[in-house]
Amino acid sequence: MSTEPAPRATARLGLRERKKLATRDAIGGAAFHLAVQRGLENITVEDIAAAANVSPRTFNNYFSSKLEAISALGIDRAVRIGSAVCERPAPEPLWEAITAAVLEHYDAVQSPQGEWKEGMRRVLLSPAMRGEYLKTNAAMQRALAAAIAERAGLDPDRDMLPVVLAGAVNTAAQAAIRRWFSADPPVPLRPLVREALGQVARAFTDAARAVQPG
Amino acid sequence: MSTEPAPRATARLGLRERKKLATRDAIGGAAFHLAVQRGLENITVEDIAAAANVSPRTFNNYFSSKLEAISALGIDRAVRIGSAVCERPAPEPLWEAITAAVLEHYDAVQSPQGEWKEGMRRVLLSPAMRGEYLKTNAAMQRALAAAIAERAGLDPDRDMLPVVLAGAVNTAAQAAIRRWFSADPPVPLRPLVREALGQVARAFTDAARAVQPG
DNA sequence: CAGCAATTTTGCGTATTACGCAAGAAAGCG
DNA sequence: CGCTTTCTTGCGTAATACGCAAAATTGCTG
Repeated sequence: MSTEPAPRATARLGLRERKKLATRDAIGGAAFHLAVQRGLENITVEDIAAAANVSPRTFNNYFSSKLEAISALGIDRAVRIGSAVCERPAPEPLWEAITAAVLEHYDAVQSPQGEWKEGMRRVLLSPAMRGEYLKTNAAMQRALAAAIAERAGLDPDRDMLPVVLAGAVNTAAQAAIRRWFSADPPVPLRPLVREALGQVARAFTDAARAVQPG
Repeated sequence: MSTEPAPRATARLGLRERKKLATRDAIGGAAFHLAVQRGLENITVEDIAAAANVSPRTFNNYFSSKLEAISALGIDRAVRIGSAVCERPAPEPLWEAITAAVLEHYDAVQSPQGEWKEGMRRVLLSPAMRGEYLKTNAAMQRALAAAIAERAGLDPDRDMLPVVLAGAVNTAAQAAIRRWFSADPPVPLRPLVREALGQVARAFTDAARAVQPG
């Protein structure tokens, strides 16, 4: 354990830890790639390990299951979205910052089309992945809540606003993704996310009314 | 498939289906009981099957994993909470109906104390259970959202209000449960839930403000 | 740069698991 | 009572998760 204040990014990590991060990425990437390509049922831990150039045993040092490995990239991105909110310019209003941070991180996902997108859908929305998928959502929600709390200077244990807001954003993102997956003909993801966030924002107004008895 | 309008409760089901429900309950109950008593690591599918008087193979006809079986009761309760909201007196305001329905269903959980409660905590909050635990939450959220949509006469696909509201309620419930588990000395659950719901309601007012750019 | 301590990778062994398949038991219908 | 449908069970198998200890690798220190 170094006594340093733990830098944000991958900067200034011992070679050891950087390599470890790299292997994690390699395994996660291979897992996701293979799963999308061949389907969940047609890959084994052995396959993934081979594709990532590690032994099967090492695979299980990093992930405790095939499904966990597949969602590793998603988890990482979820965490990044959180810090993205923090790193938005300070004067920017909270909701704008959130919107921008979220939109930013879903731009990369616009490209997958046709066969690849269908593969993603089959993997991510498969019943077997549901547990891990929800973990990813939860990770994003936590990261968002932490970021919001920090930005708004609130105590996450006292004030429910961060968690509630994060939950709503997450809900919006999920709705957008669902729509994107089932859009026929295909449409770009970004506008769907923007639209969903807008709907959630409007829903808050109604919710505030619904919650007030008077 | 009968052509009847599918009655709500267990009433008027063929003996076959009632028995199936009973076995499901038996297995789920045994699984939960054993898990809380002995700990997740110290029970096998075989143990659970034995405790429920079925063969191990039958176990897997009902549940695809030990963890799924353990959370079966929770899932069932989640669904019941949903219908409880629907069955509240129609003139009751939405938020009151939700509060009442949720409180009602957590009354039974007040009793566990000491060793048993600690067992529950270890099982439910264990990393291994996290996926299934989130599934349970998701089930409750879906049930709530459906109920809210029905009660408010909204289309769940168009209007985000139901899902957002349901998510917030779920968040509140989870917060309450977490606090209940870690309360020392122990406190009853019900007030915690009520308090958390109140906090969420207040958070909505703030959220509505935070979301409005003007 | 050589050697040493810490960490990571790997192979092996094993208990467990999930599920296809087909035979046997039970339920419900006429 | 006999027939059909559905559920239960046993068997076999591929896959998995993880403890353990040996081997390889890393990074520091003299």
